[in-house]
Amino acid sequence: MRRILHVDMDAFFAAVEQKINPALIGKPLVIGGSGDPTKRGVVSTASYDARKFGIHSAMPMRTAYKLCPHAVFLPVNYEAYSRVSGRIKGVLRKFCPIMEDVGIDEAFLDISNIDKPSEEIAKEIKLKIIDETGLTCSIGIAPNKLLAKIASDMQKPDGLTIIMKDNIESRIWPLPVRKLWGVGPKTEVYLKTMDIETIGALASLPLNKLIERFGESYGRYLYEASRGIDESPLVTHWEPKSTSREITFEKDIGNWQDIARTIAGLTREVADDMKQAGYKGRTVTVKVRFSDFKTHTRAKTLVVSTNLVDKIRMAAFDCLKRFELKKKVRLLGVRVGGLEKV
DNA sequence: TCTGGGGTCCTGCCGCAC
DNA sequence: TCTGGTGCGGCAGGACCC
Repeated sequence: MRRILHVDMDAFFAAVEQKINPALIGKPLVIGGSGDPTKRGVVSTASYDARKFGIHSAMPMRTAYKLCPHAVFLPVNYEAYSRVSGRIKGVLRKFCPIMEDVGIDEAFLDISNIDKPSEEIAKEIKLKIIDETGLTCSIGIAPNKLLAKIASDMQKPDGLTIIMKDNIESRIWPLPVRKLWGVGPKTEVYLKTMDIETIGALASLPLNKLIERFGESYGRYLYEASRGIDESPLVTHWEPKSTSREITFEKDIGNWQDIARTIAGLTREVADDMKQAGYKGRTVTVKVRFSDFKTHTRAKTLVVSTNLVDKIRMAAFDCLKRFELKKKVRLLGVRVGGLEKV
């Protein structure tokens, strides 16, 4: 039986900011966008004191401001969080080399071959992370990644939850479907129209019905996930498939010169990122979000991979020309996909 | 009225080659 | 020569993740 451990840092961005500036401890703290709650942007992380006001991640900063005007609002400081993240990952890797990175503040460890009880391992990891960074995390341990991730979320902050195969019916099935990895807001609403609100209710549906409603791939995934089945291995090494840059304007723009200048700037940034990381790519995609929030893309695949800014810019402008720019533009983005190592 | 930025994966559709 | 099935790459959109 595998033993998979999921580590999830508690309100990570907010916790790092509070470590840097202890005067913020105990205050409602909201990290997101430019840090100005009167401007466009969404909440990346809210401290637990801010969550009491109903503030949560992905909420518009302006809404967060209305809910709690006296909260402290800060911009996202990725460099600072990355540094702390690197130290945490160092601690984890030393503990167990079979590690899968999941973003800046999460990781899976395969502790199957560590000859110690799960609880003891988790407690040691927690102590080492506090020792190294002063920050707390929540840990879930289960026979697979899917259940370990659900478990780490069950008691936050500073939690430790162990789920066994025998506990699935009693502890997983009562949870709302939204707790399942891969079930987002759209699927949640759709399942509700089928009278399915819990993971257990989802597990009561036959496979053929799920495939009929959600397609072969996702239908089968839901069938297995609702039963706690997940054989997916830890991904310990991975190569990026695409790289992109995008910007949302403070005020929607309609001027072609501004649009062209922005696309040229984004193209340069993407090309610089690719050169720095040592990649070339083939498919250039331009993304345009209009003032009504409708988002469209146009793509062009080159004959030969490149990371030359001139080639990428030419392709980007070919894509841009294929848009009808009648409405004002809210967001522009440039992506290069089909990446390969130089 | 509001809805970031950086990604992945899936689906449906189209044209093309065999 | 015509027609249809099939597989595949490219493209556009959408859902989801952190």
